[in-house]
Amino acid sequence: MDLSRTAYVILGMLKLGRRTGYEIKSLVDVSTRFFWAASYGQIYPELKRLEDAGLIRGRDEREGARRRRAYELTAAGEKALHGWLASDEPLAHEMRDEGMLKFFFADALEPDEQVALVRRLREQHQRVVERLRAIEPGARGAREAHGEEFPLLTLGWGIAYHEFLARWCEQMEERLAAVEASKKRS
Amino acid sequence: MDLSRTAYVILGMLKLGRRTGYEIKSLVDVSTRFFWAASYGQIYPELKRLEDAGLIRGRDEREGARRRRAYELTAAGEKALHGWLASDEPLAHEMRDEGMLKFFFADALEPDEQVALVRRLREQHQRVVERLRAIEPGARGAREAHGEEFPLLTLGWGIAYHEFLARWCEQMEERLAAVEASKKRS
DNA sequence: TATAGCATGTAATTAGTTACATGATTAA
DNA sequence: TTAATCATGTAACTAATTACATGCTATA
Repeated sequence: MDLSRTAYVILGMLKLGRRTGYEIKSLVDVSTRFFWAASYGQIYPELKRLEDAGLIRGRDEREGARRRRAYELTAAGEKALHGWLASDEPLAHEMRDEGMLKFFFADALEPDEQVALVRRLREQHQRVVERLRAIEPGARGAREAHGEEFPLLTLGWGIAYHEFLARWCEQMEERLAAVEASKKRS
Repeated sequence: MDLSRTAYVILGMLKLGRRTGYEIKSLVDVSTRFFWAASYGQIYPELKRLEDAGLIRGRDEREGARRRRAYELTAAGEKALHGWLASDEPLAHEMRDEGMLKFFFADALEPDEQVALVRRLREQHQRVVERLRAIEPGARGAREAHGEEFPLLTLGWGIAYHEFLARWCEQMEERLAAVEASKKRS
């Protein structure tokens, strides 16, 4: 059976102990979101499909009058998750980076506009670094509480990743500023 | 008027002197593909829309019996391209990285499977580096011929980017291998 | 008492890929 | 002569986002 990647996100989040669609979405938004996003429009229909396929089991839990449907992995779901994690199919890696797209075409810009573009790109990456650092204490706490190592390692990767890109921008800014200055002199 | 990013890819490629849908697709596949892909299914309909909107101008050129439609930017198209390049709207940055998604959930894997996952991720990034290095001479030649600096700078970015990710994987491999070894000892 | 958060869900839309159909030209 | 390349295009499909609708509960 072939599942969508988003199905595996759900399976994985249930393995980490999240139960409702809402909780899954909340956790996605502070974790996998940065390399695999998911919206309610995917999560709720997918939960239904996974239950029909017998990979998860849902139960209505009523807290007073508020309905909520809590899910857990079945043995089959656990197996499907592990099968995907361990499979050696090529790993999808796509990105859509508008900043680099503009940079590619930046010969059509004036020198000062080129510098401004790279500066904005750098600032964006720096803002992501800040957001990720803000998540860090919570992630560290979750590790202490449940013993999972990899979510925190992944967060470290995210911080290093955006710091690397910000640093690249910084160097490019200096380089372009030097070119701009030498052109003005001549 | 709001255009799709893919529309700007086309405008930008025409600015670089590409003329037919086929040529645009060929260039995309060795350049922006790594941070902004585009398929025939997008390119040909978009060429039609851009022509209807007056941003590009197409002319049928017959080489013998082979039909081909060559496009060039109009003044309005040039302006639209520059407007997008210089605008300070937030820059879209999305990615879908299955390797890191698996890594995030890798607590569910055995130590040897964890190492294998990161090794495969590293190998994939290294293969991309090789492919990009293979493109380099052509890109260097294009710069000499037409004077564009930024496509080559972007290629440098791509190489540095995948090298960084490969290096991160390498370090993680060592770390995980050390953990695995210490667990076996105990 | 009002706002933020918890909770579920769908309809409409947008973006993009894949696969296919067609046919000419060039180089091995 | 055959395979690769040049060239155009569309139909079907898949993935995913956005916006909306609904209603409960806890907190300031």
